[in-house]
Amino acid sequence: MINKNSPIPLYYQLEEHIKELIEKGDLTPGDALPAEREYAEKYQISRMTVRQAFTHLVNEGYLHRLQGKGTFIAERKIEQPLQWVTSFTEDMKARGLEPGSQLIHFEIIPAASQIAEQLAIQENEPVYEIKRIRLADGVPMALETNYISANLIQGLTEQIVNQSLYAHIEEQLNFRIDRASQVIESAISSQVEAKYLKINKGAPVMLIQQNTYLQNGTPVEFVKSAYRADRYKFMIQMKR
Amino acid sequence: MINKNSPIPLYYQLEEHIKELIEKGDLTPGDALPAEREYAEKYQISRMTVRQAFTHLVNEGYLHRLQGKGTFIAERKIEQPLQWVTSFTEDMKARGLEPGSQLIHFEIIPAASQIAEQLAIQENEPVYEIKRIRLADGVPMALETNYISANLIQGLTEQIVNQSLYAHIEEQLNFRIDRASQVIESAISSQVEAKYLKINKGAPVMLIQQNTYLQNGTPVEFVKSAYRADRYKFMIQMKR
DNA sequence: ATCTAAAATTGGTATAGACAACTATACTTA
DNA sequence: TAAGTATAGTTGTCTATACCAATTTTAGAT
Repeated sequence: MINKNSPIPLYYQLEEHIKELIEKGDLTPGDALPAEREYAEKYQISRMTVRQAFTHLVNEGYLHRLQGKGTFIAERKIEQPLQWVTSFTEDMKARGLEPGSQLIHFEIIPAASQIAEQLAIQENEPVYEIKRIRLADGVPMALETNYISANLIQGLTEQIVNQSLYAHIEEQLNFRIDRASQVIESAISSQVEAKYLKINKGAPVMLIQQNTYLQNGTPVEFVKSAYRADRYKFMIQMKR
Repeated sequence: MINKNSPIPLYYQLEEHIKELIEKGDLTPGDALPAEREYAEKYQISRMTVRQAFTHLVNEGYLHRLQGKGTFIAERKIEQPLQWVTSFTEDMKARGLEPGSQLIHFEIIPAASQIAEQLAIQENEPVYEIKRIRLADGVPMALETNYISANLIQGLTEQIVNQSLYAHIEEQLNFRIDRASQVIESAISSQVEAKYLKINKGAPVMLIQQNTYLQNGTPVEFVKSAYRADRYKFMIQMKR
């Protein structure tokens, strides 16, 4: 399992070995790993070397340690989902709700100044404007408007939007979405929002603006959403 | 700079020291740090201990290493990791506003069921209830109520709270705050909130609940805040 | 002045051992 | 029975040392 004559560092060999055990299912979340000293003894390597491997796996989220108790396989479920929740669909699924969508309109318009700025394009360049009611278990949850540069993402259709916009951008166009930023604020619903969300005008809503970027920093999408405050809470986990 | 008699781990002291140098601007992106062996010599600690500090800062994105060349301050790209914005004070400073605080009350009360649940203690166990108006450039920004187990964090005083609660917990009590989760929702201000925030009853507010945990998973603090929607936006960056 | 080889410097890997902090369990004692 | 105590096992911190690998600097030869 561990080859001392290999040029591959021992700590790395051990890392790969443990990852394999996890992926094969020999170790499942919650299981305790053998103690550091046990590994050191078993493979005749130093405990510090074992620790180096463990530490790296902890940083990558595979393991977590409890002083005095042991080292355990991490629950991937709780830590992961909140990291990348830029898609309404995934967000709802993670909450155990059935996501739905109702297209209000889909057209190409000249970019207004605010939109152009967010997408880093010139004013009046063509952009897709896609407005949808987002449903959770069939009930209106949010009113969402996407803006996407028509020059950057070409050939978008209603059908693609109804399936998976992100998958199309990443797989068909071979772009890689890398990061997103969100600005969240609280407000009172407008007439339009109230109508689509089936709430009273003046009821509280949560406004979320999202910018999505490719790996090279190019803005790929700008989204404005209004969520029903009575049905939606935004959740985020931070770790240092 | 490095205190060998302190209960705070040496590597952690060094980490904080280096972070400070970066934040003060003594070290700027691209600068080379003194070599590991130099730090070890200077502070009379082992090189491995210096490496432990460096490694952690590399993982957090503060530094990057190049074998044979040195260790450098990382470029603060847009892709800086999820920021650790659990403190009102730091949040406001990052926004270029002057944070202030006005203590409304500070007392030890028996934990109500909701509070007990969040702090993972028994109902009616003693908890500190600390209610403050948070100011930004002198104007009310939020009404914040902290709940902290009095059995876990002992000897809290008004003075400590007015200075830095987190610093006290970490440095004096040698606890390590490790992660936090926040739940954000939109609502209409209550009578009490309106009064303290100097807004009209019924004006929109953003409610933020925060749980803070130690490294071993123990809940250390539960905070309920009501932010003025007309003055506060919540911002978050995500990267994958 | 230029090239080359050696030395110095830097981070990377690895060892062996010590003690501290924490947890769980078995045992003792009041 | 309940509470305290001893003990063994775990991860956490830290030291001192050694050698390897990549890079830069220096000294020397041409």
